[in-house]
Amino acid sequence: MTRPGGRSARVRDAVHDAVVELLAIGEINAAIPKIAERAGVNPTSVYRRWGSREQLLLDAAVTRLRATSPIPDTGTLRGDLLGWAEGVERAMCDPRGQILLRALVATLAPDKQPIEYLRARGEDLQATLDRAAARGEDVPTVDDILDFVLAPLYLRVLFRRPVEPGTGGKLVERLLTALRADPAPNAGRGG
Amino acid sequence: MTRPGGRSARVRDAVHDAVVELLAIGEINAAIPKIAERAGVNPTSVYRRWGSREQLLLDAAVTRLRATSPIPDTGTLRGDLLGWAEGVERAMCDPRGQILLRALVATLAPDKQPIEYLRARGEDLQATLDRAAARGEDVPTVDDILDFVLAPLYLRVLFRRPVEPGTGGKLVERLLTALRADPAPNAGRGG
DNA sequence: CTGCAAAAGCAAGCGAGTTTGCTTTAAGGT
DNA sequence: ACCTTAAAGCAAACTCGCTTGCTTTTGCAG
Repeated sequence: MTRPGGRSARVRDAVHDAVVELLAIGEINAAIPKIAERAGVNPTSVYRRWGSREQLLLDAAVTRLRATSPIPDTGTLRGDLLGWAEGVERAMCDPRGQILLRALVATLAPDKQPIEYLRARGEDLQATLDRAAARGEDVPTVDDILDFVLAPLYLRVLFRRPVEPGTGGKLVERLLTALRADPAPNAGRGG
Repeated sequence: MTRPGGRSARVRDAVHDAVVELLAIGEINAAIPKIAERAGVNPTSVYRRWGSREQLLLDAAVTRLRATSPIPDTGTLRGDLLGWAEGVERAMCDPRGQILLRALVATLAPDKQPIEYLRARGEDLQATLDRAAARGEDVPTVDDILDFVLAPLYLRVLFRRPVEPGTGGKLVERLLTALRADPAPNAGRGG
């Protein structure tokens, strides 16, 4: 029987917190005994539950990143995308967000399936697009949004080009401009 | 006195090869003794020269990635960018290229300066743009190229959306289309 | 060809990270 | 309130990566 509540949940949260805190203060290479010590947990518990430092980092990153930057419902596609992009931008300005994204990329095995985080986010975006289309708006594809907005933001973060405030908004405006100029900018590459 | 040739060069290449081979077969976490063994080199030599596994990975990734996808000089901006994008796309289709990029991202410390690889590539792109401008062509900024072409390609690779053949070319065409619609799509964010 | 010194090789020792068998705690159902 | 057992804690042993002092090889210059 699995036992998700109570002490188990406390330990999981404490360890996740410790990972994020250590990453935030630059202790990128902190090993499991150090993480466990900060979490007030026995190292053996961490080894037994996660098995390796990589699995732990991946779990912490996915768990925490999933909780950031929801897509609002403002009544217009522009408003929805601007709100979302602002949230992503804010997360990427935070050192913790940066380091979690980096850890995520580092840990993703090349032969694994697409990361749950991006897949779920893609579904959220699709729902937003469906709402806009139902209102009669011209809508891009999810691929367009990822290409025009998310990819440039991630490139800046991962390769240390600092994200300036307003970047997300400008990228969204550019996407909408391109959409007006060419209603199907990403046609032919699937979605 | 530094001694770049002869045995030193052989050892460096052998170690780089070993790193790439191990990454390619999934041995992401191979430690220095294992890398050295595969390279036929004494572990001490690796420790003395590179100091740490991270430094070694970074060195191998930068060295190998720098050698890929040069920017041609075809006489037109479109031709130059298409040739370059095709090279990048080809490198990103290769599992070794993927894993090197991933290792690079994983190893870059968040407080370090921009990666030499991207900086040098930016200078190459700038030279290409200068040539085109001297011919009287309308040119985007380096930022535009990174946003429109490189970022989407990298996002696909890093998050396991397979890069379909022709993606690089389509991204370049989209950049040029956007450039026609708005001569300064990236204005206000520096270059 | 000879000499100097940079870089590689070798071997022993240290220490941190990891594993393992067992005990203790406490979640969740009866 | 009790019982079962999943999960955490503990301690000891072990593995393995890393460091260090020294020797050997070998570019490269004179």
